Amino acid sequence: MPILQPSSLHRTPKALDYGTYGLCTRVHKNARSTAVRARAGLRNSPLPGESRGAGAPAWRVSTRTVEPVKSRVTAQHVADRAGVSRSAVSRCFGDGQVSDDTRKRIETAAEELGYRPNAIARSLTGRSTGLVALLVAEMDNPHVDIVLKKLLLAIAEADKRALVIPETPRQDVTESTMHALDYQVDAIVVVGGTVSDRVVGQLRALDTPVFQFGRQLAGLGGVACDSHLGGLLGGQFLIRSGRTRIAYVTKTSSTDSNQRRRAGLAAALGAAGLPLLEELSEDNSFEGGYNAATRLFARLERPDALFCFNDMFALGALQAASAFRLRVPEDVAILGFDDIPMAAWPAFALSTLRPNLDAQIARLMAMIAEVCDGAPPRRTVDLVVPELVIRRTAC
Amino acid sequence: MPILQPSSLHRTPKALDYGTYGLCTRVHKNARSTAVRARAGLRNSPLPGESRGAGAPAWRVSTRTVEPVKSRVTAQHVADRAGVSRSAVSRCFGDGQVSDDTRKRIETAAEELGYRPNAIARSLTGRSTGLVALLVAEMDNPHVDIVLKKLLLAIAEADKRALVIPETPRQDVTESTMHALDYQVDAIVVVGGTVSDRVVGQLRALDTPVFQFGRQLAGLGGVACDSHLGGLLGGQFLIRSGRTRIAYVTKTSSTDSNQRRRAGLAAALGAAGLPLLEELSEDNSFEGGYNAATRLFARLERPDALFCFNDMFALGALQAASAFRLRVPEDVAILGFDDIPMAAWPAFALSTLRPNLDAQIARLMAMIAEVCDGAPPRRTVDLVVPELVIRRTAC
DNA sequence: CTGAAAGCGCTTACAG
DNA sequence: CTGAAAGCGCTTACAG
Repeated sequence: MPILQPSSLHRTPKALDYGTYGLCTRVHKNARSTAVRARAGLRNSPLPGESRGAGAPAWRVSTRTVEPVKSRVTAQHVADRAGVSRSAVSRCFGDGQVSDDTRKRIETAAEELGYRPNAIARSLTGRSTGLVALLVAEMDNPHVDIVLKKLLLAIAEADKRALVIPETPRQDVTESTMHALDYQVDAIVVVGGTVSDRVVGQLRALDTPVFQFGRQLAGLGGVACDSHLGGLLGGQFLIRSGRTRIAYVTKTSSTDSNQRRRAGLAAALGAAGLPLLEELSEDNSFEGGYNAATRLFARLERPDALFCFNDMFALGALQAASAFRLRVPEDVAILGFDDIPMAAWPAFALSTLRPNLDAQIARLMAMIAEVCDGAPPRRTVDLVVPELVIRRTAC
Repeated sequence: MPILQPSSLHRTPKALDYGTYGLCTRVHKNARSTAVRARAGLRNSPLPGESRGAGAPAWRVSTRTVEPVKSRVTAQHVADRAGVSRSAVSRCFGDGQVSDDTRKRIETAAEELGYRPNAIARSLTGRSTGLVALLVAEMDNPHVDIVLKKLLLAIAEADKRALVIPETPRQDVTESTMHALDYQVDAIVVVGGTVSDRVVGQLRALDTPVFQFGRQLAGLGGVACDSHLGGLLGGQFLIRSGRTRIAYVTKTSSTDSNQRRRAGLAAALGAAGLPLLEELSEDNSFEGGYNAATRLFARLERPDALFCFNDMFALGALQAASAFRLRVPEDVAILGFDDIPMAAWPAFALSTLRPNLDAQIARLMAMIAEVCDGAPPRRTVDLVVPELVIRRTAC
């Protein structure tokens, strides 16, 4: 056995740990209270890692100075040093009542020892874990990237921790969810629209609150952009700008949001007595948008406006227009959805619908806060109104 | 008190829980062993949520059928139902020795009850938590997005869970790290180059293994793209293609990788006896690249090649070239770094250096697996050779 | 306000 | 192989 180093300590077998470092081994449960320890002469015990109690420090086997161990400082260490009970330390770091004097001594001791309550142990007692699971399904969608990023930030700001569980080729979302539940998360957020209804149904049966982000499944609480309204607003805008042959570039995997956007557009067109042209993007990406737009532009009666399911499609369509030497927006207007950062780049200046993510996330965090406070989880979806962002490609 | 529902159960106060549902209240610790329970007539106890033991089911206060409670099934429930001890159940789900017969009965009982070991409780005993903390500093960098996404996938594939801790405006990385440590994570990965050396120094003092991704700080284990080699390869390539006035578009926040890329380029240019032009991007984005390139193109002696710190800069530079009506690559070659997905888009066809992320992540995951197996954490950085991807903008 | 005790759900020597 | 017991680090009624 080489000389023990702080960094190797925490993986040393338990018994050796105690033996080598001479930490007090408990005789029996709860025998480690202040009174008992005081009787044994352990009051105001030294820093963990230093010798404690009577007898030669067994661990000082070499002349090398062993630095104080940084972690594994428990509430008991702090209690010993402050001359109080473990309960007092717990109350001090929790929301219990502690006298000013006690608090001060505990805080000093904790500071000196570098104590931080073990979140894992803390949550075992039935309190919340402070963990929010993010189930992310569409990892290839840049808009989901942004949503994920913003959610991570919001969760950190809310002083919670995000457990991110992606849908992998090997594991579907159901299995992933079960993994999340193993950690007793306070809430689960399903991000991305591709999770199947069957899976969401299973989720709903759990006793952990589940929320959906970006979809509108009945009976499950969450937030979403009002996709129908977005489709309607976009359609009306294109109609007002004089377009008459409006095509919708739709997605292969027919998600909730896609259907709603299309329905909103169809409503606007129907009201104006205009037909709804349509083209399917076989691939959920820039490439797919490019190909779909290419097919549209090759039609005998070319559309004069493309309303794309999302910005990536729209950027692909923009590229296709350029390949056809079509002027945008003169020959063809192109409208996206999502307002990804790229949409604002001067190279594209894409007109689009902005889902107002910050508002959505604020609502979601409020819902999470509610269930953390003990309220039953919401069963309704808050819809957030999207905003029409007019840039160059449609105006 | 309204009728109890499964979904409200887990937030009901503990005592009420037991009382209302008639679950066995422990008389004293460890008195709940099979033998004791058998004596009390509790062997092969029913599903949790159903009545257990003798006496009228106290919870059946309404005619409404209460469905079996889905969670809060503990090892004890399974043990009772299978007629074995809690230890046996633990061994069955851990890596202990169990006879075939016992295993079968436990698995059946677990299946029927929907039991899953509580990861939180499990990790308290000193085993690993299965949690890997990802400290993400540069949340605005699309390349970091991709790294994060790939890391999430890799961690899930390795059957671990990712605790993502972003650097927020409110919390710096040190504080975030402390939060991560509260959860006893198995390892911490610092993603992104902007974490200050001071902070990384503090991290190193912890007893939780820390790895760096994408930077090369001495003494701290991790993986990174060989930025110096990348700079050298890119420089040599531009020189071979006949460029003589080569400019480096550099970053304001002077990270490790930036300095190394620049040094590699400088080495290549020095060997060829060529000068190193330089321009600073004030903003770490497309916009910044655009502006820096604009200043370069406005110089009296315009550079004939731009080597950009990253692809975003290069895309901005591309846009600037178009604004100056410069032909790419005839008038000016543009070379990026990172090979973000957009670089491959036909609209850009950006030549760039690909960091070989998959190789980096595979190495990192191997390092993490090592420390999970009890090995001391590596203190060296594995460098992965970047690959020159030649598309249209430099060839 | 404070401490002793019991408990959270698990694992792991220990002794058969 | 198996069970009884002790323990992980915390919290929370309970009784002063």
